[in-house]
Amino acid sequence: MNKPEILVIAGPTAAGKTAVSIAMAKRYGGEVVSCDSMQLYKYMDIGSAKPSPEEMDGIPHHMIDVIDPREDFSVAVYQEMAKAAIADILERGRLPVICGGTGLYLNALLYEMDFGPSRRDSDYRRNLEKLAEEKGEEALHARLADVDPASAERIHPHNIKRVIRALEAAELDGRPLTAFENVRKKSDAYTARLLGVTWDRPVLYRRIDERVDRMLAAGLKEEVRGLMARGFTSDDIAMKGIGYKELIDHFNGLYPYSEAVRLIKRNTRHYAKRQMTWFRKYEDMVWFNGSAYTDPKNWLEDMYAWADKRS
RNA sequence: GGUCCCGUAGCCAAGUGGUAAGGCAGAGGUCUGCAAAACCUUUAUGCGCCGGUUCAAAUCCGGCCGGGACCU
Repeated sequence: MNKPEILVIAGPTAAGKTAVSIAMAKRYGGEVVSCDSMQLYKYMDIGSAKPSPEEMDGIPHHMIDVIDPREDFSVAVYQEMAKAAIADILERGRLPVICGGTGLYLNALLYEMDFGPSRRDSDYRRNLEKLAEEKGEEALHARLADVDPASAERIHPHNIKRVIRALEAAELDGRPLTAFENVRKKSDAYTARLLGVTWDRPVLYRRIDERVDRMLAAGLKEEVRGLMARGFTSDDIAMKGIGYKELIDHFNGLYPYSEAVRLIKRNTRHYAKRQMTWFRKYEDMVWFNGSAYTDPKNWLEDMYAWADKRS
């Protein structure tokens, strides 16, 4: 039996994934499933570059505005919800168009990744954080070397977050991360076709600068002020998003507005670079570089031509 | 015209005789539960130019060029 197909639109931030995904959904009778760790959050519209209702143009979107910025979230939850959305779309005979830049979340859809049952363990983590603070990260790392030497080998001692997660997996879940090494089995549920959207680096960086300016003109400051008024602070995970953390720091008097803007642009460039590193690993991804086209229409036409094949 | 100060990587910058710290930016990378997060690697055969002193010069001396301050 043939596995159903899904279409994945990936690429660095500000490359134009949103427009492409909506165009694809329109052409092939699809619905968009966002794969973006920030668009999940309610109230964070401008800074997370959520598509507006006008942009969506009637195309149903999933995995946007699904949680409160203060709710606990993780890849595991994303995987469960997004898979359910995909199954639902397929059941209705439509094409799931996965659109997003969050690599880990995308992996959770593309590969058979078993996260096991969900748990609440904030005390455990807090204790380990305290251990790292009091006895040093080396002590924490040494503890990992005891229970899961292979993971200790792979994870740098400075990377406390990862060390803690590995400890948690080994000590609490009883499933050391090492067990998942080299597990790269593609999803049983569907076949994914990967379309990469990108630009030459200097062009991408210019697009990023321009988009940040557009976000600010569109009222990002007011959006952040509104979130602060709702009681969100830089301690909330969702407020660590680019554009949010910098403006919060600015409003708290840490630096002038111009510096906040500079940092937002720079951090977005860094982010785009990391995304490229991640997506380059997808060997089946077919890239469409916008810099190679003088007319954006031809860019989209080429993507259609590619998508038309065996669709 | 005179006196003084400065000139080290794309940017900031340490280094006053023993063979070029560090930060930022840039580039590359890691990745199964906060991932727009967290973390790692990497970047000057050369210190404005020319000459001199010395076993050894970014460091000392002379000249020149460039920038700045003050004086006339």
